[in-house]
Amino acid sequence: MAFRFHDTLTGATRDFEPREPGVVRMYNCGPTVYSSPQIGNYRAWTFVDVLRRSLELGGYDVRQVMNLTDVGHLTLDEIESGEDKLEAASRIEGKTAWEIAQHYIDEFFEAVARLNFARADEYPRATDHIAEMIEIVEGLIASEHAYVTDAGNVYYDVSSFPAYGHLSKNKLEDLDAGARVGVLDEKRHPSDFALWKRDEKHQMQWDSPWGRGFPGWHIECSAMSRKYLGDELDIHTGGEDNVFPHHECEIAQSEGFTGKTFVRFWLHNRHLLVDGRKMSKSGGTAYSFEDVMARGYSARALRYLLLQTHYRLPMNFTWQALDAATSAVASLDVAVRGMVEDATAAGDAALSATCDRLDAAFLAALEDDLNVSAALASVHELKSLANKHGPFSASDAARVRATWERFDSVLGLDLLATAAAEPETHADDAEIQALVDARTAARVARDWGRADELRDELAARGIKLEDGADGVRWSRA
RNA sequence: GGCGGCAUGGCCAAGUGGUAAGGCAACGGAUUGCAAAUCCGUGAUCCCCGGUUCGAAUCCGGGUGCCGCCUCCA
Repeated sequence: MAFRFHDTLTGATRDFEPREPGVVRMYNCGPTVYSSPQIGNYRAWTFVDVLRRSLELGGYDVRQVMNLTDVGHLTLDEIESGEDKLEAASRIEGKTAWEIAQHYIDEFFEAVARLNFARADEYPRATDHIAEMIEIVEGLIASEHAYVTDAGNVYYDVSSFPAYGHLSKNKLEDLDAGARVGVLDEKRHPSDFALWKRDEKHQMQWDSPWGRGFPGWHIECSAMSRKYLGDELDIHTGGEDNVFPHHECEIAQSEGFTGKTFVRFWLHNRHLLVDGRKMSKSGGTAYSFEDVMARGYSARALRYLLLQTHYRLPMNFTWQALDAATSAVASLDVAVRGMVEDATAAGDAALSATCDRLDAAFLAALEDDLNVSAALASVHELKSLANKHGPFSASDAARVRATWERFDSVLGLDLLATAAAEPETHADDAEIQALVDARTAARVARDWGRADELRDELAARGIKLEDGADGVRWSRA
């Protein structure tokens, strides 16, 4: 297998080789659980899911960890105000910070299931790993990468880590020049970032060598990735906004602590735009997963839409595009469901070679820095082939299904299962069936007026009819 | 102000030197009692200007527009 990925740190697209042959250790930035993620976040996680599934299709054993950040991000403003996002949500919603976190974690996993994301091996919560964070902070202090202030706060000394800024291509001088003024004289450099904040009034607080308080934002990822994947990761992902400061700080922490190269490949996805503009809460375009579902779209259509654009390109979300994705998924369902297998059918000599070619093209596209858009061309070519083909011999049908399975192992659209699934039952099924039968009777009697009237009536109830050679099939819109 | 990215037909979107994948929509045809689904067919010279080259959407220079990061954000 020959994957190539674009690495943010080196700025180059390089041949991918994990440290241990055949095994990929991957850490993904997950949700911060103080509010509902918007669909842009789901773009990031769809990318992660497709990446993980592609690596598995390519034969790798993937060890995947996605963090759940359930402590508030400790940022400059929050040091000043003493209130982080979780605390703010707690105040506004009238629940404890712990309740807020749990609520949004539950919501996240609901979406994970509906979007058919393969489950990571671990979803560690920051609040369960305070001891591991303290261990690293102590180590950083011992090695003089960090210092404790008179107030009992601990900061990372960025001047102690020459590579600080390499990931984001920032120069320390430029960062310092743009730094905000007026606060935090206790920091030695404006760019020093907090590892531990002493605060006995904070809802979430723990004992530490520096007094009761809570950890900084970046340290949990250094601690949890190390605990579950070791000191050296093959892949670390996140949205482009995480490049700085989050991942920049992680490198400083992890490498400052272990002295080893933290990550071999940094993969960052570009943001999702809405109608060509940045998503905005005030503009009403920061749609959540639930918002999209509430408009009647399927999670499968959203998944298809999110995965069809290359992850390193800005993607433009429009409702029209989601309509197109809905149609595209439906057409795949028709093709899979419509395959007819006939034991007496003659074998198609060319079929196997065609499937081999599509299989190879699909994987080759994914290997090329996860070019899903190009891979989809193979998927639709198989769709077209299946639609055009007459009855398949048993072995040909098996060959085509195997290709659908390979494709779907990455697409995650449950194509075969959806095609094979029995329709959901509803209370009025018998009633609908009676109307359908009545229409069939009218058609047999060549009473087209009555037949169309019944079809209109069914359509009004959301029923779509398809008159096929083997009878009428109906489905709910 | 510093750093970086993008601009391909109505919409979404591949394609980094050899004469533009794919999806959705639209239109014409086949099929259908009429539809639906499916099949066949139809459409772009790639933001603008200049340059390099036998040849550029692809390289270089200059514009225009949009997006991102510069301590909230996937």
